[in-house]
Amino acid sequence: MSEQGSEMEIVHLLRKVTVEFGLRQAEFASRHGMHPTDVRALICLLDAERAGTDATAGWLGAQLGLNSAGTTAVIDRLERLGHLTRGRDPRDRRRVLLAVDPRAVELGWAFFGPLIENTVTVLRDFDESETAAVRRFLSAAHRAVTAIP
Amino acid sequence: MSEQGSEMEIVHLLRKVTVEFGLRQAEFASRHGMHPTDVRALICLLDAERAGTDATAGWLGAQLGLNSAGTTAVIDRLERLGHLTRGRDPRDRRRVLLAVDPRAVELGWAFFGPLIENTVTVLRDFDESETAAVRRFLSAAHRAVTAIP
DNA sequence: GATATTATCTCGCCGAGCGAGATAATAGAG
DNA sequence: CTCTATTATCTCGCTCGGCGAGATAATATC
Repeated sequence: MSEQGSEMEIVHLLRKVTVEFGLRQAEFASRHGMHPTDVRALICLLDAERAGTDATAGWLGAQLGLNSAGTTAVIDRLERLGHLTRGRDPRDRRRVLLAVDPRAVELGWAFFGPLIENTVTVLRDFDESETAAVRRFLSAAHRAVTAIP
Repeated sequence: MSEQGSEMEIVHLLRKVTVEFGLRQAEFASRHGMHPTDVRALICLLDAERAGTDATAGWLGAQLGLNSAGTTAVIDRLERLGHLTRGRDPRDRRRVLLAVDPRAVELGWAFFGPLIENTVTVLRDFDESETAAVRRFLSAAHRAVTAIP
């Protein structure tokens, strides 16, 4: 508990960023008639797309920590808003493959783009070792937060 | 949209940390019979304590983006669990001052302590300019995320 | 072909959070 | 010093996200 040194300051800073980012997501959500969970769902789906992974309903539910009923509800909402399309997997026709609509992506960029731009801009002034330090720190934080105790 | 360079990689890394951290909070919450909002409330209250700010009901609601009804509900839940005590402000007796119970703090440390330790440990190997870089990056990210468009 | 397994969906319920309005304390105008 | 406006919090009724349980449909196993 003894707050010693600037290390804790950095941790607090990181935590503040995560909290504030969560609020931004919520703001984006309500501004577009969605709920925070829906936004997190879209983010997961875009990550899957980028990684080339198949995004099924069950997979999405697991990512979001929802049960099947809740997962269906999220997908229903996103489909109703046109941000998403369901499609049966031809290989395994029990599975539902999810595809994000390009317009949903644009919507996200309109909101988060400037925010990302600002963050990226700072990095341009960083030299090699500085960006490496940031990357190293974030990787460590990610590992620390992902580890399952 | 043109994902160029390692800058975007860092942004994605940061986002992953925030998302994963959110899931940890949710896990901590359900493990102690709380909801994510309740945990965020406790975090806000501890931040206020650390900063020496008076934590009133209204202030908390603003931090969490809740309206007054929801704020009252959060405080009720936390009070019922014994994580919190209400007290009237003697200076302005309309205001309700909130105080976090020390045992709630311990509870949080038992869960998040190791996680924080791991993160801090990495920083110990960083030299002056590297920690400065991390701090500068996170400050920028915080500003970017806090700016109200 | 009968059965077990897997992936998703439907139904009924609980409770978090909202809007509207009540209550209580303080601040200001005259 | 009283009457009114303002501020801080709380109460009530409601909506809807998410859960548990169970239904349905497609696939895998024997």
